[in-house]
Amino acid sequence: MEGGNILEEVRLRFAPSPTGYLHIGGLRTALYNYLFAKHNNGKMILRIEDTDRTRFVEGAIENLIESLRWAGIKYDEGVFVEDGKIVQRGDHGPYIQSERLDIYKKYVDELIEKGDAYYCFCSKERLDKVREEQKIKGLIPKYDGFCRSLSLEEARERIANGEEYVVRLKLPPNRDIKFEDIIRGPITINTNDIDDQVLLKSDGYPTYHMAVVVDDHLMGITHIVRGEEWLPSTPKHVYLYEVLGWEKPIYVHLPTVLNKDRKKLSKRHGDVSVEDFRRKGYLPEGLINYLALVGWSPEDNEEIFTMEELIEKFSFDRVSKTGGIFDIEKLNWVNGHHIRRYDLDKLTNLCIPYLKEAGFVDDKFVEESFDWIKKMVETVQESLSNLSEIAEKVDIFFNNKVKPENEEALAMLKEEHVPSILKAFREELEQVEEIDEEFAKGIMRKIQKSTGVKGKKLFMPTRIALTGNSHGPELVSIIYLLGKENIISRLDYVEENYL
RNA sequence: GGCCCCAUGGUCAAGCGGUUAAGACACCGCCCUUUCACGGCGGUAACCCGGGUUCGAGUCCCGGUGGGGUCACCA
Repeated sequence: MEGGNILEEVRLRFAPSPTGYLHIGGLRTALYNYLFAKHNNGKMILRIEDTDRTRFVEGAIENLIESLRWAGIKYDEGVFVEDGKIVQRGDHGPYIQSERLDIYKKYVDELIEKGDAYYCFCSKERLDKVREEQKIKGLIPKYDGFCRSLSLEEARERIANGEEYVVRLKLPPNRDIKFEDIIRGPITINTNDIDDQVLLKSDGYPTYHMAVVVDDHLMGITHIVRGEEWLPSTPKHVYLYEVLGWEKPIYVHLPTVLNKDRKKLSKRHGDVSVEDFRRKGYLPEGLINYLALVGWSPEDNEEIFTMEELIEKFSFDRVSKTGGIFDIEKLNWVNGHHIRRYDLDKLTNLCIPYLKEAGFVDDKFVEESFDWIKKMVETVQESLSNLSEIAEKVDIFFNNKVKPENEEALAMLKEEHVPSILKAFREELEQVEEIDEEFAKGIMRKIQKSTGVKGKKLFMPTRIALTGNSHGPELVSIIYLLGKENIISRLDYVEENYL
C-alpha cells in the first residue's frame, strides 16, 4: 500500500469538498482529469476532502456524485452511491479523508520526529493580533515563528497538561523551491514568502496541505490536475514530498473559468452549479463539450465532440494558460448541436418534465399520446438550444384561444381576403374524418386553388389564425399536430373575436 | 502591499522566428425556406506598451502596464 508510484499506470483524482454543489469550474477540472486518465488508459479516482467539519453540508457527497454521473464522468475508484448509500471501491481506501485520520497522524508524527514540523500553542487570538500588527506595519501577514524553537520535551509536557495545539510545517529559511508545471513550465518560490503552514489542526484533522500530499502519494496518484488557485501553495506540498522522502507527482494547474467580469465564476453572476444547468435543460453532452473547449482546443477545427472523441483528442499540451470566460451564448450553440443530433425518443422523454411543468401534459396524456408528443418535439427540435425552451416553443399547440402576438399579426388577420381563406379551410376539413399527414401536406394547395390567394397572403393569415404567431414550425406540421377538432375550435374563436 | 501566474478581434481560441494572423460563438448582410429555426455564402473586428536579440518578431529576452490568483486551525 505504501509507495504508490511504483505503479506504472496513470492515476488521476478529482477531490472535491462536500460543501455544497458541484461547481461548473469543478466539473471542468474533473473532466480534464477524466479525459487525460482515459486517454492514457489509466484510472480516475474520486476522493472526498472533508477535513473541514465546519463546512460540511449534509447530502453534498451524494449530490457531487450524482452530478458527475449525470455528466458522464465514469471514474473507476473511490466513493460511489449505490442504492442511495455511499460506498467505497478500490484498493487504496478509505477515500473519504475524515476516515483516514490515523494515517495522517502517523506521518505528522514522523515529521515532528525528524524536526520537519513542530507543535504550536499559539491561540487564535494571538495569531490574529500578530497578523493585524504586521498589516499595520505594512508587512506580509505571516506566522511569526513564536513556537518554532520550542523544545520537543517542553511541547510534549504542555500537551500532556491538556493544552490545545496544532502542528506546523518547519520550512527552512530562504530556500528556493522549484517544481515543474506541465502547463506553465518551471516555477520557483522562495520559502521566505510562504508561511509555516498548519498541517494538523487542533481538532485532530489535517489541513488540506497535509492530507493531499499523504493521500496522493498513498493512492498512487501520478498527475495532480487542479485549478491554478493552488499554484501558490504547491511549494509547500513539494517540500513535504521532499522531507517525507516521496517522489512527487506531475503537476498540472488549469486556467480558471471566469465570469464576464473576468473574476472567478461565482454565484453572484448567475448559475454556477452543474445542477442548475441540468435543470435549465442543458444536455450533459452539450455542457461537457462546451466546457472542454474553455481552456483546451483540438488540433483540427472541429468543435462538436462526444465524450469518446474528447478522450481520443485530449492532451495537456493543448490546454491554454489563460483563464477563459464562460460564454453562455456559445454553450447554447454547442448544446443546440447535441440536441439536434439526439435520439428522438430520448429527447422526447427528456422534454416531458418541462411540458408537465408548463401544464401542457400529464401522466395520462403522455401514456396515451407519446407518439404525438414525439412528433411535436421533432418539429421544434432544430430550434432548441436547451430543453427548457420547449415550453415556449410548443405553447401554440395547447391553447385554442388564439391570440395574435402583436398589432401587425392582428392586422394581417383583418385583411379582407382572410374570411375566404378560413372558409375554404373549413370546407376542406369537412371532407375528412381526421387529418392525416397526407391531408396536412395537401390542404394549403387546395385552398390556394379554390380562393386564388397565394404566397405570403395565404400562409401568413393561416398561420396567425392557427397559432397567433407569424413565425413557428412548418405549417404542415402545425396542421397535422393540431388535428381537425382543435383547428375548427380555433377558426371559430378567431372568427368570433378578430374578424 | 509581498509572492505567483497570465496577456492575439466583444468572447473562446489557432499560431510555436518569415502566414494575406486560421477557425468558432456573437453581430451584420445575402441565399435557402411563401414564417421562424437549421443550413450555406460573405462581411465588420485582434497580436497591451517600450526596449533589446535577429536579415526578419504575435512568436525569444528584459522592463513597464493591465488582469487574475494567493497570502487561514477553508479547501
